[in-house]
Amino acid sequence: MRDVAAEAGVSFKTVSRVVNGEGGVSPKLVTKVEAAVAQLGYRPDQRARLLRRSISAPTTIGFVLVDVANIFFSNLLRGIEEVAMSRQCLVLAGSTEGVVERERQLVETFVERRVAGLIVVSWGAAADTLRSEVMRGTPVVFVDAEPEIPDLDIDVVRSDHRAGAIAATRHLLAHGHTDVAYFGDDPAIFSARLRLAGFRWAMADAGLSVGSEREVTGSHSHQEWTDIIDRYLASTLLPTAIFTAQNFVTLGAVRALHHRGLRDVIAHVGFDDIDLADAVTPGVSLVPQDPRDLGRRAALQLFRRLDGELGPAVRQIIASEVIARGSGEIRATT
Amino acid sequence: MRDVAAEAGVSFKTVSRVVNGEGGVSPKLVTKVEAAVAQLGYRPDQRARLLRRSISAPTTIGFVLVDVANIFFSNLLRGIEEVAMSRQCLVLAGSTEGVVERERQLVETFVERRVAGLIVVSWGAAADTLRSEVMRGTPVVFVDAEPEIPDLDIDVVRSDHRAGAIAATRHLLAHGHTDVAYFGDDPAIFSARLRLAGFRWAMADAGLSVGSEREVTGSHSHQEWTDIIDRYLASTLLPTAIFTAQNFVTLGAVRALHHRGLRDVIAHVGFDDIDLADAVTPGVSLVPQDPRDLGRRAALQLFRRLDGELGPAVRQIIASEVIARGSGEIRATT
DNA sequence: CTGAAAGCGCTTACAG
DNA sequence: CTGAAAGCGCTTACAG
Repeated sequence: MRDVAAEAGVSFKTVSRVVNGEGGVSPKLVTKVEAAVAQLGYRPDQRARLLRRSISAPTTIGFVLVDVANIFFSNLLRGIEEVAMSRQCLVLAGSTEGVVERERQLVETFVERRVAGLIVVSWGAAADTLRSEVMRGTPVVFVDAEPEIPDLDIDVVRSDHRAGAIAATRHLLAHGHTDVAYFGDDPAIFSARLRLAGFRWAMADAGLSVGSEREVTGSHSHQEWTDIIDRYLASTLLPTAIFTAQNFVTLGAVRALHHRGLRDVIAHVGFDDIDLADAVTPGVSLVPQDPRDLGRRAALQLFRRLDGELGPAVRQIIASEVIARGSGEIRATT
Repeated sequence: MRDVAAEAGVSFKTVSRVVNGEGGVSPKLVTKVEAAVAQLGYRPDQRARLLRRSISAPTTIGFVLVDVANIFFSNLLRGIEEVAMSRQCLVLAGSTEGVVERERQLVETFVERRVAGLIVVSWGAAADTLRSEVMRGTPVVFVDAEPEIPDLDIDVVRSDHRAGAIAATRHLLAHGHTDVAYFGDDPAIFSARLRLAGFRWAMADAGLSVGSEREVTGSHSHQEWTDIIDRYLASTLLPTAIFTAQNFVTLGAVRALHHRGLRDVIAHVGFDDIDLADAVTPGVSLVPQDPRDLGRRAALQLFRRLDGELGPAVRQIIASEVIARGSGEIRATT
């Protein structure tokens, strides 16, 4: 800015005025300054600018997610970005990779950058930091997961994991199955816990008991899930139906069922959408989520708070139903 | 910081020392300050900190991409993030959605935030801004695309789009096909242009001519591609093989081939990996890319420059071969 | 071991 | 219409 002022032969205050289009500057000087700006390739330093500015429109929001490479989270990010962009706001995103400690680190890093607001797929690991930030007035929205944090009431946007799992399980029961196996993420994960709970509830509600060998959980890539389910299907006493509670698990199951030649034998319903669900044979029946929409909703809620909306925390729990495509409608063979 | 100093009853310089772990502070004061920090939930403002700091480790890099919701770009981002994280660096990412003008906007916004470096999937739209930034010493790496910008020599990391397309086309030719249709992204896109060029070259090299009705291009979602290819397959004079030059196009083609009952009739090779490529029947033969690896390479190259490495621009052009899974090995029926 | 001064690049009041 | 001063929240020299 100093250089530009020197180049244009004016005080740097005048440069500031031109750059900000404040007016009250003679056209002659404006031209001069603009020429200098262009020549030196000058771009104002937003950090310094925001440092001094008292009230400023939000310029950056932070998004803590688990893994951008997972299509669920990348669509969540896309939805958030879409809303943020329309408000001239950037999104700082960071993956925790499921490492609980990284959630706290990322939240702290974002806070130190003075993001205007935070959207977090939280395990509750950043509870203390989030609490002090919320006290200070930084809005926070939880998305996908809804950790219980004492003394902290936070807006949340998520799918109704439990109801979705119940719908999926009942869909299988309705087709005559009584021996259903569950494959899902580590129950330490909020959404996975609720989906497992939904599965158990629906089975119990139908008067069916579920052996522990019918619940396989853990956090794995879809390649790993392919192997795990493939081995499971090689064992004796096969279930007549399976419920896979997450997109990676569903991908693994489709591969394994195809590999074992059981795709027309064992019924299968998944949670989360996958590409080509309608192109494989049979089509994969599943309970879809719309992550992009969830992201949009979370961001809109965040901006509402940034715009000054007060009031108690808002919970948006989005329900979803089974889309029947074939795999979930295979009847039990008795 | 002022409040913390008051709370602890020391000068704010002492607080600064404690927060930065500079040492040379009596244990008694350290304890006091730490208590005050904890009580007030104080977090240093990185923006102010970086403003004053003369030499500082890179803290943020910017990544301009086309669409995070596309699995190719989200994996690119993941690879970049992985490397950035290991250097305590955050990634600001923004989607252009294919709008050329947004590339310039995003680059400028990032520059104004004083990102340490930039990784760009560029159309060349931000040429002027990039040039002045590079002059100023901000390292830039192009990934996936390699626009020609006069007077600007920039590091690039990308797949060998042309060679991959040639390999895919020849794979089909080797199975007896002479009538191959091409479906791909808008040739205004760098990678799409090179893939189309590769297809044409391979056909011409084999002495085959390609009618204009055998080249279908445009930027569409995979739902749209499904419809486009589905309609194409309903017309007369079907090709005996198709080459789909991008992941969305490949997804659309698989759906359309299945829908039309032509999946065992028309040979198909794609560019880019897709989920379930090995689970559909027949498996989808394709030329994979490893976007996460491309992202890692781009970020490593950027950090090398940030670490002070000089020298001419480095071009990493990654080759790839056809993975045969069935769809590409269907022989031409004469 | 601790503090008062100057400055990072800008903006927000105040004068002229 | 233009500029000299003070300050945003911090750090980097310099004193005591």
